[in-house]
Amino acid sequence: MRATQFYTPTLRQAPAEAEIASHRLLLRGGFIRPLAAGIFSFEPLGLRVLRKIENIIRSEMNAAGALEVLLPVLNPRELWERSGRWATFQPEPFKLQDKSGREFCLGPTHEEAITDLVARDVNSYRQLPLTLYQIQVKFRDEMRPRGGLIRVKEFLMKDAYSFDVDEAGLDRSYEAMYHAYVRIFERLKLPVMIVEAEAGSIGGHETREFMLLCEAGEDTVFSCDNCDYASNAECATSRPPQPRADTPAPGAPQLVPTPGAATIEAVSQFLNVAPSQLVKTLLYKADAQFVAALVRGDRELNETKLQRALRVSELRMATAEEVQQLSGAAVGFAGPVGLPDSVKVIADHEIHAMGDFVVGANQDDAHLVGVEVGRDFQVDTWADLRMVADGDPCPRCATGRLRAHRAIELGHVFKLGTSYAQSLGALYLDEDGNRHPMVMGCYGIGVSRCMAAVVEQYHDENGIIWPMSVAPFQVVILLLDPNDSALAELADTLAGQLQAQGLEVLIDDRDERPGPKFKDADLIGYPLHVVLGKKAATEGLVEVRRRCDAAEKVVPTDQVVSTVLELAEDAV
RNA sequence: CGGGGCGUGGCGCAGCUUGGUUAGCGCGUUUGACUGGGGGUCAAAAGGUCGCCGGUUCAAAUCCGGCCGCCCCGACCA
Repeated sequence: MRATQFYTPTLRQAPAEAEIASHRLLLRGGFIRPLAAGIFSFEPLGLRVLRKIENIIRSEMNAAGALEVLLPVLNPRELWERSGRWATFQPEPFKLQDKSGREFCLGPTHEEAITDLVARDVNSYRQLPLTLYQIQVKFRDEMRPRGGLIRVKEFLMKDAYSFDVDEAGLDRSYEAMYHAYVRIFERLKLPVMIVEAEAGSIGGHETREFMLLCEAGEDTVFSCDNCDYASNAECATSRPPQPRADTPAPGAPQLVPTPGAATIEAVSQFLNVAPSQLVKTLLYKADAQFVAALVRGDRELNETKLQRALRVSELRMATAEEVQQLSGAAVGFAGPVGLPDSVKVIADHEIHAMGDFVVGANQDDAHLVGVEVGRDFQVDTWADLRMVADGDPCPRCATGRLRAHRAIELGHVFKLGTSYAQSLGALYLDEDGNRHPMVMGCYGIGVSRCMAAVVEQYHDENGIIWPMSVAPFQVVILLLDPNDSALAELADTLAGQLQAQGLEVLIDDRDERPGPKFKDADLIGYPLHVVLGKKAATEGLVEVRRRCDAAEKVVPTDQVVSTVLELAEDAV
C-alpha cells in the first residue's frame, strides 16, 4: 500500500479536548474522529487496528468452540418486557418507535436476543452445550462518556453466551471462555490482571474481570502484594481484625454537646479525636425494614456488601424525615445506642476491635463518648460492610497487604445461571423427557476499548507503539526522496518481498520532506521502519529500525527482509 | 443529573477585564519555485455568520440573560 493512495490524516497538535494518552494519540494519528460526545468514527488506519483486534478475538473464540452469529441492534420492547429489563436496565437503553408506534431499544447487550434465538431452535440436551458469540456495536446512554474510546455511547463489543444442561456443563463452558480470554489478552499484549468482581443484579455468580492496570482507568482494583488475591474494589474484602479479648469496664457513655458537628470530620475536630475512634451510623431502608449500618468513622460503607449481608432486594438510604423519626435527631447525629428495637443493627467486623468510641447520641447537636459494644448496645449481625482501603491485610494470606490500582475493565466472564432461560423460555428436554431451563454464561470484551487500552499501554512522547499483532501495518517504508525513481522502485521491490513474508507494508511516498515522514511514522506507531534515503541511493545501505526500543541496523538492500524479520522477533 | 472549565478560519491559541477602524498570530491548506535524513525556505493566495438566540448601546467577539455543544471531576459498565 502506498501512502499517496491511502489516507493518514495526522494532526500536528492534539485537539484540546483530548487529555488521556490514547484519546490524544488516536486523534493525532488519524485513527478516530469524534462525531459527538462519546461517538467516534474510525478512519482507515483505526479500522485496520480494530479489525486486527476483532480477528484475534474471533480466532480464539472459534478455537474455543464458540460459533459466530450476528444479532440485531434493534430489539423489540416485548422481548425486554419478558426478561423484566425494559424498565430496569441501567443506564436506560436508547429507545425508539417505528412509524406504527411499536417500541424498540438499541441493544445495550444481547442476553434477551440470544436467549430468544436459542429458545426457538434448541429443544434437546443433544443440541447442548452451545456457545454463540458476536462482534457487534452496542449502544449505551452513558451518563458521561469519557477518555476517547474508554467510555462511549456506541462501541464495539464481543459478547458470547453459553448454554448448558447443568452447572457442571456451565463450568466447562466458562473455563473454555476464561482460557480463551487469557490467550486473547496475551495476543493483544495486554498484561491483564484477572480480578474477582461483583456479579450484578441478575442472580449470577462466579465472575471475573480482566483489568488493565492503568491510571486512565475508571475502576479501582485491589491486589495482594504477597499472594494472588485480586478483586474489584466493589467486592474486595480484607482480613477482619481480632475482636477485643477483654470485656469493657462497667460504666456508661457520656453525653457531650457537639453543636453543628454533623459530619465525621466535624465531630473529630470538635472533640479532638481521630476519625478512627468514631463509629459511623448509617440508616437504611432495606425492603420493608429499617437498619442501622455501622462502620468505623474513617471507613466507607459498601452498599453492595450491605445488601448482600442483609439478603434484601431493595436498599436505599433513609430519607432525612425517616432519620428524624427513627433517631429523634437530624441527619448526622444518629447512633446505635437507644435506637428503636425495630431498627436492626448490622456492624462491620472492625467495630468488634474497637472500644471507648464516639457515636451519635440520637439527639440534635450531641454525641456519646466512651461507648462500648455489648455494654451500651447490641449488634444483631456482624458482617464485612466496608470498602477496602490501600494497605489493608489480605483476606487470603497471612502476611500480604492489599494495594489499590486504577484499572480499565476490558473483559468480563460471568456465570449467569437460569434466570434468562427461564424468563425467555430457553428450555430443553433431558434423556428422561423432563423439561429444564438451560444454564447460561456470558462473556464480554470491549473491542474498541481494547484499542484504547493498547495505546495506553504502548506509547511514548512521540506517539503510539503498536504491538505487531494489532499494528495497522507492521512495516512502513520511508521513501525520503519521492523524486528518486530508483529508490521508489527499490521500495516497491522491498515491499513485495516483505509482503511475501506475511507482513503488511505501507510505503510513505508522499511528497513531504523527511521530517514529517519520520514524525508521522513515530506518531502512527508502525512497529518497524525501513528508511530509504541518501545512503540507499549512493551506498546501497538501508536503515531498519524498531519503534519499541529504537534498535537500528544499517544493512545492504539484499539483507533488508532478513533484518526486518530479525528485528520483528523481539518487537512488542 | 450535580460541580468545574471551555467555545474566535481545518488544528493550536491571542484579543474580552476597560465595547469603538479592515478580528490577529503560529501551524496546516492551495499555487509556483527551490529543497530532500527528524515537522525546511521564498513568493503569492484561499479560508471567519467570533457556538446559537435575545437584550443593553450610536456601536458588541467584548457587557447582560437564556439556550446549545465539547472536555474534566462524581453516581453506571465492556
